[in-house]
Amino acid sequence: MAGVAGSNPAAPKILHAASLPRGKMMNENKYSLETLRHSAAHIMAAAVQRLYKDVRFAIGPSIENGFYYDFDLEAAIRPEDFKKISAEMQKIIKEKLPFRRYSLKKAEALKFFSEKGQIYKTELINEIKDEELSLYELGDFTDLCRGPHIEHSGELRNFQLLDIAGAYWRGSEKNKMLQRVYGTAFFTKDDLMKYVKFLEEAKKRDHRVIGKHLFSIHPESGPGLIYWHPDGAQLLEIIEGFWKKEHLRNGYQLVRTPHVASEELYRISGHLENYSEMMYSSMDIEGKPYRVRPMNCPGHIKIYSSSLHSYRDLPVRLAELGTVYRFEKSGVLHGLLRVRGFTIDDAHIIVSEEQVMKEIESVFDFALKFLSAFGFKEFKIYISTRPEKKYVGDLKNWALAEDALRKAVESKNIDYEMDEGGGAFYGPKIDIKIKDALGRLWQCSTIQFDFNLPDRFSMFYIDEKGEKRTPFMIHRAILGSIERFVGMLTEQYAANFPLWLAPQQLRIVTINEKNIVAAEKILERLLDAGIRVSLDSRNLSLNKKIRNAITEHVPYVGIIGDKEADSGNIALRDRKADVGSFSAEDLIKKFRDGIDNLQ
RNA sequence: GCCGGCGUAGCUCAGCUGGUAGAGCAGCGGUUUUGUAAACCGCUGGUCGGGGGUUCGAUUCCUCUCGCCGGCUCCA
Repeated sequence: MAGVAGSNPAAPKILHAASLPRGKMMNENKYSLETLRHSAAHIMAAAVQRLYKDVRFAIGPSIENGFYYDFDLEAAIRPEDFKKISAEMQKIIKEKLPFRRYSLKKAEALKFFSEKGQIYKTELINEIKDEELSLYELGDFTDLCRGPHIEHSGELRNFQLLDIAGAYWRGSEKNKMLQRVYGTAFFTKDDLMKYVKFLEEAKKRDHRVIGKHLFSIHPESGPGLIYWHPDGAQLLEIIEGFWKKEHLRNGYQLVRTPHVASEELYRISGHLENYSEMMYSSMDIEGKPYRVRPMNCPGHIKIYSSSLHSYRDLPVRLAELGTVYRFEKSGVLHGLLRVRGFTIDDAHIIVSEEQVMKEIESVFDFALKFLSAFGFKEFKIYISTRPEKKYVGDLKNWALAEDALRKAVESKNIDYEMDEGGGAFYGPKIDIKIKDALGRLWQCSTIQFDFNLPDRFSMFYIDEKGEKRTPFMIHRAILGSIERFVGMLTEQYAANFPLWLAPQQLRIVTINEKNIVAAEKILERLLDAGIRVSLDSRNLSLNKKIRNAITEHVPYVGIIGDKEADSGNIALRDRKADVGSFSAEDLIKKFRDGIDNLQ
């Protein structure tokens, strides 16, 4: 449907919406929501078959929040066509067509679909091992399908088509691009409306719309490159200041490393070999090739290796808000969430084998505490283990590292999922996803072992016996990319940041000209106290100035009229209403408490 | 990169089947001096993303290109 937005930001993905009926939930009948949605996909396919000529059907599963079906057809389906397709679906629903199951021999099924020219179905059948397989018939639409389904089409009541998109057959960009139509279905009208509302709410919070005052992107300077405006830069300043303070308090040392380096460095690190498709091409500096950095690790390693380290020095924790540049295909760029230049809140921890377990636990702990300071309380954890084939490092180390990751997570009593074989070639990792105010999951933190770089850079420390030993290295980022994190925060709070994060905390407004002098005095006082405050003494109505402050997402407005000019107090209101009158001291204290509570 | 859609003032948007553009907000100038979310009047502002083409004439049609949006693939 044209009016209802296409749901989710491209990346990170919204994995599910909270408080919506999902998964295994049964209705009063015998069906799961998946069954309902999967049946809805069949009904949609049947409608498409009626409306379009020469449709080839690919697959049509139920997904997290609905269903889709992939079609291969000449004519392009456009959002305007949803009305037509929905109407045809309604007809099918009215017809109460039964879903009939047929069991066929593989050869028969092959014959059936190849006669219809359904090449995708025959491809699928050829890969099925069983000799018997099932087809489901719905009117004149018959599909290869394991089932189960609802009894008849009349049981689908509440559905909506949402989006149309291109999708590669079997998800590979080498294959043909098909047309995917997304929709959703629920048991009750109420649930459907709730979901549509959720999509609308998510759209309203889109950081690209609501965060226009924070940043911009300029085509003539290049897509995926962020310009931070005063409010945005102020927000970064606050986040980064908090980040630095907390890192220093937790045993990290801050470092800074160059944004470009000779190719030699990336040859040693293996980036040229393994990561070059993400790197910008080389630039010539006095005949030598240089590269803009895609990662910060080599720089941190150079710092580690420029002095000798005793086992007593470990762990060494080097941290940097390191801006990196990576080539991302134009089609994947998305506001602040997916960009070409971004800042990783990066750290590399060099530890001995004996320290690994404890260190992982404390990093994990630190990450959770850090994120919860920003108002995120719910997390989902993924542990990714060694890939089957492509990996470096010995099995003993992998086992040790994987064990450390698992124990760290288990010690926190948080649910986690294993992603077997999902680790990087250089080591296993923990990813932390956070759940936002709308129940969406976002990937930020990652804690990764690296069995590759210590070796490549011949890193070592001197052990108790005076012998050189290769340390373990852990990469970790808590916020991930600061750009992405700000994007998420903006959506989490709908740009109404809590006091400690608000780029502007207070707007003082005057009622008439006579109050300006008093207001300026108070302004100076509050500025001295470190409050992020500004004064609006323009010749506008009080209401207008309040409205401006609120629409600019300033959390508090301090009003100075004749009464306040006399008493020296400030009449304070938040985004909703009057919250009382305060002396400058009280107000400063209140604001400081607001800040300190969170830190 | 791929499929589809979109691109009109700083912002949000109108502009029917081709006859060189309009509104609200913002900005500027006045009037007004205001008590908790938009005072009033006036004015300025656009080579209709860019190039090429069709046409007597294109914001409107065709084409190329750039960018954006929704997905796919990929990822912090």
